[in-house]
Amino acid sequence: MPTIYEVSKLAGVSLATVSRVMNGSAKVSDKNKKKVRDAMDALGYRPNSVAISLASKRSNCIGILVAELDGVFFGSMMTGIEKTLRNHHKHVVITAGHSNDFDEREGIEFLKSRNCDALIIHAEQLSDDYLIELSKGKTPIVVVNRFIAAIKDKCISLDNLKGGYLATQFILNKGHTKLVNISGPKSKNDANDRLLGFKQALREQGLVCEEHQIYEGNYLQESGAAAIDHFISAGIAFTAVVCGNDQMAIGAMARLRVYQKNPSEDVAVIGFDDVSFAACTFPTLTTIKYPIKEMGNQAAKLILKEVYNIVVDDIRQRYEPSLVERDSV
Amino acid sequence: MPTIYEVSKLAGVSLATVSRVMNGSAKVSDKNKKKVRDAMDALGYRPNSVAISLASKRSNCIGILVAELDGVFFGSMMTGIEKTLRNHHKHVVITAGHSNDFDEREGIEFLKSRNCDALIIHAEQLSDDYLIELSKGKTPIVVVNRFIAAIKDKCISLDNLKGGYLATQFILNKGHTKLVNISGPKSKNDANDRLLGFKQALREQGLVCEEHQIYEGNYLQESGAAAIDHFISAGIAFTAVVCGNDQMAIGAMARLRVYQKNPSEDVAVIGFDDVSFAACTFPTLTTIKYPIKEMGNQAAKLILKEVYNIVVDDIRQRYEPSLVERDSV
DNA sequence: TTGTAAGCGTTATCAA
DNA sequence: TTGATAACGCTTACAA
Repeated sequence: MPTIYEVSKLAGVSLATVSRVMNGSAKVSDKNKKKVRDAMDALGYRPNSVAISLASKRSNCIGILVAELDGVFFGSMMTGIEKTLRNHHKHVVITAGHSNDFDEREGIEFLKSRNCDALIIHAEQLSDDYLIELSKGKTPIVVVNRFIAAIKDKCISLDNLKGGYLATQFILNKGHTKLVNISGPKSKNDANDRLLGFKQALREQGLVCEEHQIYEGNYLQESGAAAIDHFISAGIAFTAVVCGNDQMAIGAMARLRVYQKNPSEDVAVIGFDDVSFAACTFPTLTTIKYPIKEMGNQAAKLILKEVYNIVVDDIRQRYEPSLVERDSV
Repeated sequence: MPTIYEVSKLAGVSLATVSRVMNGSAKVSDKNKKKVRDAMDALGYRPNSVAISLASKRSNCIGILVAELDGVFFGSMMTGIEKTLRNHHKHVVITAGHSNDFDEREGIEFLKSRNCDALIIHAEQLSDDYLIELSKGKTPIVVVNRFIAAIKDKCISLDNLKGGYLATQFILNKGHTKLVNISGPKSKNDANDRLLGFKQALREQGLVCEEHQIYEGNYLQESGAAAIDHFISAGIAFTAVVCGNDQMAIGAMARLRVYQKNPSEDVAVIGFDDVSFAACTFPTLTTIKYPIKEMGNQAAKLILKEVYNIVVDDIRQRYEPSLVERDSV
């Protein structure tokens, strides 16, 4: 790998001049510019971005922390972010937090030590306080899927509680009274908020929410199925199931059939997120839209603006969930 | 951010000694070791991995190139890789190639310039020749989902042709004779191989494969649906549809219902990949198992062994597809 | 076992 | 507009 030094030698100019033509940071005579360019071509020169990063303290990299690398939800988010950033020649380095405190912290340390210019964080376990503290550090952050008042201008969030409320209200309006809830893990904020919305809707309808109506799943398909097993074996009667996310809803629908109950006809099912295949299930899934891709896009724009001073159009930081009506209710 | 220099000062030892305790590269007296550790704690020292990377020419980072960041298939692959690597304290930097030559090349350049110790590549457009050339460079590579004879010990692949063959044969054995095929994009090797398998199975059965039996999709759900629209509006009769992947199969099943055709009962549908939600569709999807997560795992092991000289158990480089029988056929 | 000092490939600050 | 030269934060001979 040729270095800037060899380029300068071949071009017959100084290191500084080569550096200048690389990043147009100052005027260089056309003559020299051409000499340098030619030398670069001749040598097949590629800048070493590690060295650039060390010297300039800028990496043009944005670190992303997600819970999992698979999962349609995070996939959408990463895509939204990467697309926007790439348009401005910024790159993305992704790390998985596996929904546990240790990996999330370690992931963030890694990203920081990698000299990332900024971080986009979708943390599951990190406390608000930790995030607030982190935001005071020298690496700018953007928090997705959580609203923290103290750093609200660094948050891109959705009102999960309202989403849970909307879903439940829709079910109630259809005349259902025996609802069960397959919730996400209690350790996750969004799951709790969605559940809170569920309870609130019931309360407003004069219904009480008993603990046995709630099953704590893990956001994966299997736990949607397990929840159905649980409710049925426990002899809990229900005509509608409100799910913490689409994946669990899909698992639940599949398992309902095993018990000869048809989703939609016998039991209404509603999901959350509106992931891409929600429109392709049978029956197609009624759900709450979580515009995560768009939110990823906004997170990226926020960074473009704050960190790189790039002019972007208005940034939206707070999103409202909305109902997507299909056939499963 | 404190540097190694400040640590050495506070601990009253040299830079070299601090460096030695950081990476246990040589003997350091217990006394000094403790002094250094204490100093690090007191300062909250964090090594700067960019500097480490520049000085040591090792980054402990493995670059991954995938087509898309979303998509269950790539998600599984990334997860398989990351899990294995992380166990050995290696990190992953991911970039998307968007299935086009330019982005794929640029992604690889980026990863190389980022000082990645090795690359795991799931390329769609890059030619075999390019990959062979790349493999001669100083950054080791592993190619997933493609078998290139010239660099076969760097490939982790699946016999896609055989998979297409198996799927088709299974359908034929059920007595179907009017098949259509929803293929992946012609520009992708795996799609072509699967289609070749389809044709071969037909041929062996004495059936001819006409061009109009084949629809070229893009591996997304929508194109599975579009394919059904196409076949039906073109008046092509069929009782079975062989799909290039699960997503298109799911899109196709959903669309079939629009035409009052029930998947499985009226029309058999078979997918490819066995992604996680294939077991949760209705009817559940019969498909070909593509053990991509496991293959990602093997790719990671290959790198652990070749690049870091870590002892791993046997590495499997060639995989055979297998049929997963469910309800859609 | 420890320390000195020369890199690693850039950027950035001064002078010229 | 150009060129020396000192950072950037760490590793690694080589010496002691």
